[in-house]
Amino acid sequence: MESSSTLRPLDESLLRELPQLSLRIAPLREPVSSRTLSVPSPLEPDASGARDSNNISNSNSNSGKIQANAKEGLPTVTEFLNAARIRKTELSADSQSNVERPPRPILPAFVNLRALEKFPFSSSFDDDALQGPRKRRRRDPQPDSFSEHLQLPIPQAQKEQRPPPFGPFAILNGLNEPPPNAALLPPIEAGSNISQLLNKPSRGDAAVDSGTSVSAHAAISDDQPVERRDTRLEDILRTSLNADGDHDQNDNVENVQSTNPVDPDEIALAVREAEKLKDSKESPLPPAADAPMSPRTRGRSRKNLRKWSEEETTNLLRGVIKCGIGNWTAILAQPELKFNQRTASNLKDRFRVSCPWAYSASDPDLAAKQLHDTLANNLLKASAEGSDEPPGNLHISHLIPSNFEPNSGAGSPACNPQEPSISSTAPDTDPRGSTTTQSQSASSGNSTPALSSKSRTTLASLGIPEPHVSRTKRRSRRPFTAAEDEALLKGYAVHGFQWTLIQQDSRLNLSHRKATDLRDRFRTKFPHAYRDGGSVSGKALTSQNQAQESAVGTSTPRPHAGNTEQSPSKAYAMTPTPTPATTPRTSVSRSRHAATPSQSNPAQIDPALLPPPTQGFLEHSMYLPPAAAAGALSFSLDDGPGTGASSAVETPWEDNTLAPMIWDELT
DNA sequence: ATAGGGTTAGCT
DNA sequence: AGCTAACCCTAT
Repeated sequence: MESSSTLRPLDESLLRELPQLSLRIAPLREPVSSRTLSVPSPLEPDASGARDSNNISNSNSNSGKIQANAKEGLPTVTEFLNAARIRKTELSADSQSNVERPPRPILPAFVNLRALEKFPFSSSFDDDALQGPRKRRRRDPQPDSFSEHLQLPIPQAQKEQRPPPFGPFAILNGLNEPPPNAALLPPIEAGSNISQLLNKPSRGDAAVDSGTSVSAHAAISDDQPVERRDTRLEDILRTSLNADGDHDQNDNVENVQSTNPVDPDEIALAVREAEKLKDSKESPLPPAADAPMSPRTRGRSRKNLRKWSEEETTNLLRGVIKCGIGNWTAILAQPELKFNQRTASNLKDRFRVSCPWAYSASDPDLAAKQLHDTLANNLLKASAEGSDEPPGNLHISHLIPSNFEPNSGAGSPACNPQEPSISSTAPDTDPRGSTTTQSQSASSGNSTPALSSKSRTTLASLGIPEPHVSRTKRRSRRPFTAAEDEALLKGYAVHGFQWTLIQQDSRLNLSHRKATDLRDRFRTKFPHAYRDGGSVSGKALTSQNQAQESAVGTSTPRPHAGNTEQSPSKAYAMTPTPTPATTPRTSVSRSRHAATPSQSNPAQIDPALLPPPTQGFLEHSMYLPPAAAAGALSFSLDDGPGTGASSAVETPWEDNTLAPMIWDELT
């Protein structure tokens, strides 16, 4: 194919000119190609042909390829070993400081090689990696200068830049990797809070600087800010690959946003305030663009307090009646309702204070109805009394439904404590969904009188519409449980970012959540992994587990960890250790793997998943191609049930952290 | 179907 | 008032 032909010149030149370099570096960024190029060629006369065939087979037929490997492929084992040794020695030479940890490639083994294979050009991967894991920058119209620097010869390929969905494989890599070079790691200061680093990237980074006490943490060093490290690594890689590294990579690190001294938001804020002075409160609704839609915007340090006026409050109530409780933004958007630079959140908070009975009502619709009726009654009464007071001046205190009894939840229907308890299982059915809402006000013991049609007309004239019948059907919040998180992690391990698959995986029992819910949860819970597409920081889960240990306790998630060497295990190292930090450092885990037949780990991991025999799990989960496992290459990555023979092989592999499955992976 | 990002509930 | 996390919408 074209792609191969295009690449070849480059690769070959590398081989010729920088054989060592290729060995050392190539695996990092182009694990596959490096293998296919550097390894086989020397051994196989018709390397070129073999290579092509490999590529083809990779993308196309599994069986064919496997067999090929079985025969010719055998060399791969030795080749790998050789390559691994070479690399090891070289690397160790490079990174003297890290004797303990074998130098580790960045995108080694556990990277989603399969995915990589699909890409004709490794550059696509690189590019992606450099720019950030996924299409996060979608809206960032920055031209990718990177390709320019590289002068990639592959225009056509460009279109398919999108990396294949990160599979579990890629993801599993992670934390385990010791830095190739100590220099790559950001300095760890004493006391740095690892968990913070892991869980809260943005903050964590900040925390790093202030931290203290490292000591025991050589062990944990691999748990370090993966983000940074990776960036650094990539940085270095890039420089090594192409002399001219662009500097934009740093831009990709979006850690320190909040701490930026010169916060642009400050400016925006200033502008807004200036405008505020101009417009005063009289101004029509601030252009949506004007007001920060999301309170998230940083740099609002000096927010001024704006007391709620009666009018505002009344407007709020009207808005609630019109748009429904909870539709704060909709209320804000009502042209006829003026607010003083309020945000949706402000409305919510105000309403909560003003009409707690309604806000906390189990049935928002009913509450809205009551609110409506009450307001209407007050208005009517007021008008009947000849009060000129415009509706706007009503006191909210008047709006408390007569039947509302703050202290005794009994009386007011609106005050039901959380009644229904949304059966935890009923997923999609919206508890408050279709319920009643219609003739509620009239029915039951509501003292709130139903309004006559006449009254309604009157109300309408007063600007009070019929209550919004149903509040947007927003599902009630259901916090994720530890078990769910665990299942999510497992699902992630197995299916990667394919949330729907996770959701549908019966083994995981997450069907009651929506795929997006799962994704959201993962996104918030494991931001690192989500953003970097990499490992799940064990800590995240750990911390969580700690919170709810009892619940989950036993099954520490560690998906397949064991099976493939360290990487996954580490990646998921979450918890592994009942003994937290204590654990001996990385080497331990490493050694441990080597020592223990891989089996042990997997065993603990999957039980939950295994039940359903689907071989899928192992198969997916790991990298061991059936053929390989069955065949000559018994690396015992995971299954290698302690086969003695394998152990010998295994150790070297582990040390090298080469992914045994590199080639087979592709099955 | 997923990613990205906005909105809202709940808590402090 | 501020924050986090669950929920939602929409572009891709």
